[in-house]
Parts: sequence; structure tokens; C-alpha cells
Amino acid sequence: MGFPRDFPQKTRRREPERVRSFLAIAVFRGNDGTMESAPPPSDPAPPAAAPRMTDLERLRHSAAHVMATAIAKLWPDAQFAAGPPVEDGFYYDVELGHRISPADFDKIEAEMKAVVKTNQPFERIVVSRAEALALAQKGRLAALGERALPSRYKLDILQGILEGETITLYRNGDFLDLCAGPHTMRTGNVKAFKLTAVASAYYKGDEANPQLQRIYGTAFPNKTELEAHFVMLEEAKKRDHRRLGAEMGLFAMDPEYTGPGLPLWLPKGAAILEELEKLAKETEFVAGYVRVKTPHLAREKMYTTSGHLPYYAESMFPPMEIREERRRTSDVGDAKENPASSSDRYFLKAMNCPHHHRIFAAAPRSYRDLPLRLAEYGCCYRYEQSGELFGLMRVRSMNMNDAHIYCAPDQFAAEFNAVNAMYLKYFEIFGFTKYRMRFSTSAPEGMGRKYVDEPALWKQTEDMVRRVLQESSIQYVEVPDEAAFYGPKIDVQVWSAIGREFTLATNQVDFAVPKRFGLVYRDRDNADKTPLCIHRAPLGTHERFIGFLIEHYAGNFPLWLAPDQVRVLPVTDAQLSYAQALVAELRAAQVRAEMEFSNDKLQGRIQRAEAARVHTIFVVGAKEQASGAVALRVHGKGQQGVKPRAEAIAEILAAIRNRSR
RNA sequence: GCCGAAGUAGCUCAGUGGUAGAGCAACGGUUUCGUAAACCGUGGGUCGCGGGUUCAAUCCCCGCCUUCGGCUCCA
Repeated sequence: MGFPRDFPQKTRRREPERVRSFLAIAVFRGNDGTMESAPPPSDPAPPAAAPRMTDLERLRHSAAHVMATAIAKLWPDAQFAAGPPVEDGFYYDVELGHRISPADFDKIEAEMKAVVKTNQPFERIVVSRAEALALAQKGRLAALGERALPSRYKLDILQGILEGETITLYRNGDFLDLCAGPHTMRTGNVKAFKLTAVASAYYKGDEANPQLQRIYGTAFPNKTELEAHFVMLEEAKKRDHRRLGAEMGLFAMDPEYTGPGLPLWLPKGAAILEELEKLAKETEFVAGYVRVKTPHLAREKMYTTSGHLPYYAESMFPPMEIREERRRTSDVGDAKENPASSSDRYFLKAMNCPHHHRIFAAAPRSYRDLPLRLAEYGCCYRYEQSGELFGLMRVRSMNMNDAHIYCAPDQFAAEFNAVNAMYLKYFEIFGFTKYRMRFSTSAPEGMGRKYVDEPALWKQTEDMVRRVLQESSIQYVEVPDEAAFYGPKIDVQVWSAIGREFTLATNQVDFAVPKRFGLVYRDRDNADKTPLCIHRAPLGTHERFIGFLIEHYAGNFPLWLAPDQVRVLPVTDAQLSYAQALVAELRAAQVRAEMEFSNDKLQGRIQRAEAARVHTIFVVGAKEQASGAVALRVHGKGQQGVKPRAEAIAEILAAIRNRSR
């Protein structure tokens, strides 16, 4: 309970459904039971229930088989599991004594080329369960011939296939695999491919299962597109927030001294952080939020009450044990008076809500006080698994764009709607056009186990949320059985400029935890009632949000966010005082401005300013000084002509105020 | 946490069983310059950390840390 570790932090890319279906697999619901050839690449009608694939996916799926054929030839004891197409290519999971390393790629690719060259047809074969099992027992599936050991993963997959479903094999040359298809016509269709990575993956994604070697590759219809893909990847790498963050001096990671996952905000990054928080504060002020401030830690009782302990404990930093000397009690020889107790343990907070609940409880509340909207960009600490840390996107210390709205049931729809409107406002400001709201609901079978056992409340709340979503015509998808323990939630998924999808923000309804804290308000009928609580973080964590913004803008921030808003470059030292006066005027108006005069030529200084992504450059020479003007240059746009200084500064102030893009 | 790979100057990278180099950055000097790199010079590294092998380890071996690619997790 309590706020899921993913409250604002959710990065995992879900496997496309079709990938899972491959594991379940190899099934057509057709019923012919006869052998037939694979459909040609252009055939629009593979059996109706076959996995649907685009032409590109089909090509990549076939490439996966070509790769498996090559691997089976090089290492006949290879045990294959699943080999689907994925977003950027394909993979095949394999269990193998030999550790495949990138050094083996050349060898594997050479074998693949041989398979492509012989242009083997992909042949679709429908078999009975008994036939398939017999082949698997003989190690004949996902292999070039019979083997001493059974095809264990294929056998397992076969056992997962329901009675009555059609079982199909695909064969190319001697390579025979359990597979639902579809495939291209022949191996010769796999013209342009490349192996890209090797990693490990648990069989069926379950930690309890063996780890397999997952070999990734990609394939395209032709060499040109393949090469373009790698060029695109190189370009994407240049936008990576970890790289830009270092280049631009936004943040630093200091694992040795500060600790892994604990970013240091450098002055230029902190400037962005503060602009973001300024925006949020202004927006929330207008929307009737009030700001609070709470400590970074709390006693154990806070989290036993909230329910985070012991369940959530492993995601929290270990407790600080406060060992008081038992001075007085030891003096009188009665240590039992003051035994070390659990109340001597403090925890760094992993979420702000318990503290906010205590603020709610700090005074008697009337229905007149509701809705009460408590906002705080509290710094939370989560002990994320080491392998999960990822630049700013997954960190261990985070500022949440947090607020908790306590309201009565009849206020819920309006509050929830207002929160959604706030999300949309932000997206508009930042120019996010591609996002999706993911509405996670409960499932009846999880009641009392996975979810708080309040079926009526669940239904009521989910209906409310669904109605609000429909009425506001927000694009969303509903995902059953993915809700939080304490209520339904909405995650906002976005795609960064480099195509990475993750959850930026979460909006959750909580009808369980306020009760655990005994929170009540006195209603009109003079009865004490438990408020509903909406947890909302439209900017998620500021760390992740800025990581996303860096990639979204490729480091080229709009003026209001740009760490370097204006740089004044005097042409010669004769303009130093004029330049300094300009900087002073800009700073007096709260603009981040600086002057640079060095031994470099003007051209060199411009080059450096552009490389540093300074938003606006004022070049001032004798002419500008004489006329009280500035020569403007804007990052990405080049020279903008000469303007009177008052006009130039007024435009800058207006652009900052409007947060225009 | 798991599997694999990597860690050399602030950054990007080269290199060798005989204790290290380049470009950019930094610093100093010359140059007073008009829109994406003027010129000359200087300093800078416990080669991630700890063990081991060796006459000798940045290089070979082992352990650890961190990062990266995946996986798992993400009530």
C-alpha cells in the first residue's frame, strides 16, 4: 500500500503483447491439420488467428529464424526458447554452454549469410500434439537434426498450448522450429541484417527461471534502410540526457563520494529545476493549492501506520538506529524502564503522503476545509535496485512534484478533472504532443489480496474516474488488474525524442490509507467521515522530468528554461562597460545573463556560445554602443538583426514571462 | 538483485609486461578582433579500488566498486 515505488518513477518498457503471445504460442486456431507452405510475403491472409505482423515484423521474425539456424549450426547443443520481432529488430533467447559475445557476431553473421544465400523456403507444417511432442523429445525442435537431449524450452512451450489449438512448425532447410509464424517466403528475403547486442533474460521473464542468452539483431528490407537505422541511433545517442547533461554542465553523478543514483545539480541544471518548480508553484497557487514543508525522515511508526513497513521496506533506505544511552534508567539499575524500542528507528521518506496525512491530522477538519490541497516538492529517497539506476530517469533521491488533495466524494469528479486539466496545460507548455493516459483498474479476483477489500468503493471510484476521462475526451487506455493496492491510478506515458517510452506522471486515487491514519472531517450531518485522497504528480519527479526535457529539446531549451539565457559579447574591450551595463540591466530583470570577453576572436566566442547552447547572444561593437543597440543572435536561428536595447530586452522579458517556445 | 561488457587527463579516445600519449578543455602569453574555432607556450594521470603472479603490472589472474547493455523489480 502506500505509494507504489512507481508513484512517479516508472521506466520499464512493457513488452508488446505480441511478444508475450509468442511465449504462449505457436498456435493457429485453424483446424486443417494438413501441411501447407508458408504464405508469400505479400499474402494478406495467413490463418486468421495467427499473430498479426507487419511486413517488417515478419521480416525480422524470419531473420530471428535465420539467426537461430546459424547458431544451431555453430553450436548444435543450443536450446532455443522464443524469438520474436521487437520494436527495433528481433531477438532469440538461447541456452548455450558457450558464452556468446559480440566477438562471435561476425561468425554468426557469416553463417546467416550462408543461410540467406541458399534461399531456403520457409515451410509451414501443421502437426498433431503427439507429433510435436515426439519431435521435442528427440531434440528436433529449434535444431538442425535430432539430438540427445529434448528441446526443453520448446517442450515447455508446447505444454502451454491449449488442447484443440493448432500446432505449427516452420522449417527452413534442416532447421525445424516450433513457431506460429508468419514468415517471409524464403530466407533470401532477409537481405539486410546485423546483430547488435547480447544480454541475458529470464525464461518467460520469470526470475525463478533459468537465465538465457538473448541475442539481439535488427533487419530491414534493404541495406540503405539498415544503414539509416544506425545513423539514426547515433543521432539519438547525441540527445541522451546523460551525455547532454555532462556536456552542458547540468548535473553530475558522483558515485564514489555522493553515492550511486544521487545526482548533484550543477548551477545550470539547478536553474532549470528552479524554473520548473516556479512554473508548478504558480500553476498550483492559481488552482487553490497550499504549500507545506515536511522533513526528509520520519519515525518508524509513520510507516507501520501507512503500511509501507514491512512490505515496502526493501525499497527504502535502511533505518537509522538511534541508540540513546540509557543514562537515567541505568543509574537506578532498571533498564526495562527505557528499552531500546522501534521508536528509535528513523526512515528516510520514500514518499510524502504520510507526512501530509499528519498535516491533515494536525487540526480538526470540517467539510468546509475541503478540498484541501497540500503541495510540496519533497525530496524522497528510494533504494532502487542497483541495476535499475539510469541517469536522471531512475534515481535514488528525487524531488516529487507532489500534492495530496483531500476531498469529499461529491467533490471528487471536479478535483480529478482539474488535475487532468493541469496535466494538459503542462503538456501544452512543453509541446508534448504524443502521450497517452493509462487507466489502471482493479480485477474482482484480486479483492482482498492484491487490492483493498472494498469492492463497492472500487467500483464507485473507477466509474467516477472513467466518467471523468470520457467527459474530458482525453485519450486513454484502460488496463484492468494493474491498479495500485489502494485505488485506481492513471499513468501518463510519454515518448522521449529518442523514442524511449516511460511514465512521466501518475495520478492516483486513494481510499485506503487516509483510513489507516484515522483521518476524518466533520461533515454537515455532524458525522466524522474519511476523506478521499488524490495523489498527483503531473511532473512526476523533477529529476525524470528534466531528464525527459533534455531529450525532448535535445538540449536546446526555450528561453525561459535555458540555463544561459543571454550572453553579451563585446567586439573589443572598448565595449566592455556597455556590455557590463547590459548584463546588469538584464540581471536586474531576473534574466540569466553574462558577459564574455576573452582572448578569442569574436567568431571563436560565438562558436563557444553556440556550442554551449546559449539561447540569445548580444553582440555589441562600436556601432551598437553608439546607438544604444544590440546585434541579436538566437541559438538555432542565427543572426536576427540589430535592435534598440530596450526593445531587445523587452522582447526577452515577454518571451520568458509567456514561457513561449 | 541477476547475466554480460567496460573503467587510461575535466571530456572523447590511443597505447605497451620495463611506472604513459593525442585532440578538445584548463592555465599563461601574443593578438583588439563584426557572427560557429587566431597563434605560441605550460601544467595536468596512484592507468577505478584491493589483493595475487612476476626481477618488474596500467597490461596477466582473483575479489570488490562503479558505469553501460539487457533482465528482474517498479502494490
